Amino acid sequence: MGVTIHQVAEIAGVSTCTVSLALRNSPRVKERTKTRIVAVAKELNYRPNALGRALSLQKSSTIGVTLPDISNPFYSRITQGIEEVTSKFGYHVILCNTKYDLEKEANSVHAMLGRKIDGLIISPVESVSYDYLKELKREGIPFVSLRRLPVEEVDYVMANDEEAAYELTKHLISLGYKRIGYIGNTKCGFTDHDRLLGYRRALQDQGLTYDETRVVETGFGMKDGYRASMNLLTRDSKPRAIIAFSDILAMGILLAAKELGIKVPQELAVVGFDDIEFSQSCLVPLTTMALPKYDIGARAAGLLIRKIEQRQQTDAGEISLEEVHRIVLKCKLIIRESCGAYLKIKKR
Amino acid sequence: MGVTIHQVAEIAGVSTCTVSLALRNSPRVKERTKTRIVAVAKELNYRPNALGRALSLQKSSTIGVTLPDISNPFYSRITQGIEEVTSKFGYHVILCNTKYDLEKEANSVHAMLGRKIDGLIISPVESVSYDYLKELKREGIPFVSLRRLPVEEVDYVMANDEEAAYELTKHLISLGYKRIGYIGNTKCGFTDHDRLLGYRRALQDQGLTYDETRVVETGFGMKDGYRASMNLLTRDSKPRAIIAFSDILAMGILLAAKELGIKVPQELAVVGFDDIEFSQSCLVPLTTMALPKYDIGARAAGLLIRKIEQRQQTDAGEISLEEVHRIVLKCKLIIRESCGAYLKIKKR
DNA sequence: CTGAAAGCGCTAACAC
DNA sequence: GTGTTAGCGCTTTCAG
Repeated sequence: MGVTIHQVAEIAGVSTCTVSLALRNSPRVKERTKTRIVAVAKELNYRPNALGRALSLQKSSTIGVTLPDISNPFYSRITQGIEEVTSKFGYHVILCNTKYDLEKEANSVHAMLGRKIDGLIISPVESVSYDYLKELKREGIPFVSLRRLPVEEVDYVMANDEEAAYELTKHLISLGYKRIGYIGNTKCGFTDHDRLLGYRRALQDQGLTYDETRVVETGFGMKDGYRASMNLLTRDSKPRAIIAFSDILAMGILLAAKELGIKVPQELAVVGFDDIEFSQSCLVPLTTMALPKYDIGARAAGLLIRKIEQRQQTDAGEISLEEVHRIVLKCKLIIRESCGAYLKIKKR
Repeated sequence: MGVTIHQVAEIAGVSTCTVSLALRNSPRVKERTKTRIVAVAKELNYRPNALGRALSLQKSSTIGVTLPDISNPFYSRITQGIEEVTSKFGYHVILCNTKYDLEKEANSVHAMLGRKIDGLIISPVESVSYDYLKELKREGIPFVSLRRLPVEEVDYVMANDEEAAYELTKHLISLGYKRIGYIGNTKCGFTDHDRLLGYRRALQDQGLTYDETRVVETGFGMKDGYRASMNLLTRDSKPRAIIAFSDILAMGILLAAKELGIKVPQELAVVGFDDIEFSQSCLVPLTTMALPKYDIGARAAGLLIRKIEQRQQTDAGEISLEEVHRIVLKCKLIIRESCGAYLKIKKR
């Protein structure tokens, strides 16, 4: 159907080999024939078949990216970081949504492997085994996780979740809140776990007791935040402040509070993580721990590409003593209205 | 590196051909050898190389999707619709972000063609020529646009923008507003154009004069909405209501109004298009014209796949008299707080 | 019911 | 400088 290298070769009166070289601007072919070939190729509207190329080269110049949900602005921002650097290095990206579903995740990974991706960036859903990741390791496919994992020797790029949660909690405590709840997202494995740890450590460091009845684990959507906070806010001893695992969950809390006639931040402080764009323009602009989303993506992509290309060097068969790369990035507290900090300042 | 069909064949003691057939469960191969082959394949963890397959079959089972910005929840919802149906029919999706940039768009399309996508779904950015779309037509690549275009015989799936804008405007007029502004997005070609037409027609039908100084064209981001409305709202005769091309622009308006101390909806009504998830939880929950985002994606994908597969039938060389498909879907008005409808009701 | 051989489009040794 | 040849992994006639 399409025009192939053969037709270009024939019309230009050379061999396919020469065309191939000429179009990649090899010094091995004379300038004059090169320009002729380029002209013919353009004339015919020739577009090299990436499939054939990949098959021959044993390299697709494609990396796979597997995320829970690209429609979540948090992940789409990460994706931007990834695309920025992959495209700079001449790689393409195949995206997969797992919808926080373990089976879908495994399927996606397998599908991508079948398409001969050169490497993979993955934000794995909580799982007991992480089997397919072990499989990746065994098969020597370079990959980078966006989460810390209970699997040995996995490279990852992530935020310092424990520390960030610690600071966020401390911020609330410093504003005078004592009954502080936490709404987490079970699907997010260690990320949630680490934040919970930071939250707990901050409470204890500041002489407050950790009360596990004030912790509720839920899903990832706004509705989940709504439901979980409804649970928390309709009790006798309801929290005076709530930390949400994400801004999206926090927005769900805002919705619930509104419905219950609870004023934020006057009667309830709400804070989240992520700092997605909409956090500035939601019902009550959110105080949030901003994650370096773009950088997470960019660094992960950079690391992955480095791994891919160094593997191609070491192709001799010797397995290089692989070092494990762990990149942990800092977060930044963004103070807006929902935590009540501005209220306190006014009062004084 | 990976395990190939040859190794499976060798170990199972058959030819590659038989393996190929067996794994696709052809009746041409005996049950017993079939099970043996399947066992070996599983044992070796064999995964067919999609590249080889595509090359041989002249069909990649991949469709390209080119959108301005996947981090925009509007487009990510469309993407969900697309993925739902493509995966049902065994197609994969390659996504490209054009960032509303014409050159990037053209490049993406070419890159995808090089990867031998079987078809393309595209939401084209405003352009004078739409050259590469004509190219697609010429080369016979099936594609579906998500916008009406000034190019002949292009299949598309879209919302009834003119009608929807008409209704939305009428809604505002029915609430008693007279000075109604419009903030548009130039990048969106006919979509913006059609909505402007509907807006205008509604004004005139209701006996109001169309005042072009109340129309300002801008970009697609929240900041653009902010800036454009700042312009509109700091004039002597500022509008009493504003229609934004999208909810994201509308959120920018809310931000500007807040900064200016203008109360929404008491002093300014704001409405948008799209109904993204965050529209319910933004500063003032938005009244908006909900687009059937998911359906747009799903229908586009369905149409495209039909085109792809019927083209494969007609492969004999005869060009079937192609009919042009134009699918126009209805929108739905979602009334929340930002238009002030509830205020009016309370007053009565 | 199974195998041999050719070919999809491209690249890379190795000749000339 | 350029061409020949083989091969990447898979499918598919066409024979057996």
